[in-house]
Amino acid sequence: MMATLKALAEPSRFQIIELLRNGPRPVGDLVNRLKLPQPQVSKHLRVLSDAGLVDVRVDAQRRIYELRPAPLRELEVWIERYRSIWEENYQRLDVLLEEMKAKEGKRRRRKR
Amino acid sequence: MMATLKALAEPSRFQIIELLRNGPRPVGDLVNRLKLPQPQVSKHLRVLSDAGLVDVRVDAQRRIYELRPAPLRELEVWIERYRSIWEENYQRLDVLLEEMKAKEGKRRRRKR
DNA sequence: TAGGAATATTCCTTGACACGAATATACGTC
DNA sequence: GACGTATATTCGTGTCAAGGAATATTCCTA
Repeated sequence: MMATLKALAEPSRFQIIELLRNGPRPVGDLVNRLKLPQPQVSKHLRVLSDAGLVDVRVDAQRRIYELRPAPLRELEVWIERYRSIWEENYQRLDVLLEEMKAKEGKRRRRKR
Repeated sequence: MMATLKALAEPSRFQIIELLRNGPRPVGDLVNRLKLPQPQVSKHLRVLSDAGLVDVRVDAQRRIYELRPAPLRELEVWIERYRSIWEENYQRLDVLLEEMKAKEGKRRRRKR
């Protein structure tokens, strides 16, 4: 879970995952779309692989990377447990709207 | 979204979020449960706040921190878009099981 | 088997960030 | 107004991870 989050919390890797949502792709294809140097992409793929987020299939010189759904499923299951929170809050939407008006813009306060 | 992931991808902060799932808590309460030095907790709370994951309510000297559902909802919506992936795979569960047997333990390969 | 294509790995440098310790701020009470 | 409580901020330090450049590995083909 933490591994999944750490792996996703990086823009390039997040983008790779998004690209792989449309199906498996060889590294070169990812390099073209990401406009990143190839070694960089390979390193990110290594991290994603270590986190179990992708799988590799060898095809001659090429490596085809493929999404592995399990970790994302785990993440979804985790978030599901928070569903009650926002459902509860939606029931008092009126209250929330009031609070929003009052607190708007006060979340990021940097005194001084 | 990236801010949410980065904020969650840290064990202590993740734990704070989990604690806040049971309802709002003052900082001192979090300090007790996390067994972390108070300044550390405050700093993590600042990060969570900047990411929009929590809200603060002032109560005299105490600050009551509360979960903000919106970012988690966003995250869930994002993951939802991957649902087709694993549903599709579940349909060929037999294939997956074969592949698992073949690939088991080969994901983390460190040559040398 | 030499050469080229596709990908991975290493080394190095730099920046971000978590931590600890110390200090600052705000509020309530006597 | 002095003090205690609750919380936030600053500063310095060490660690880790991302980026760049160069190189290594693997496999295909002529």
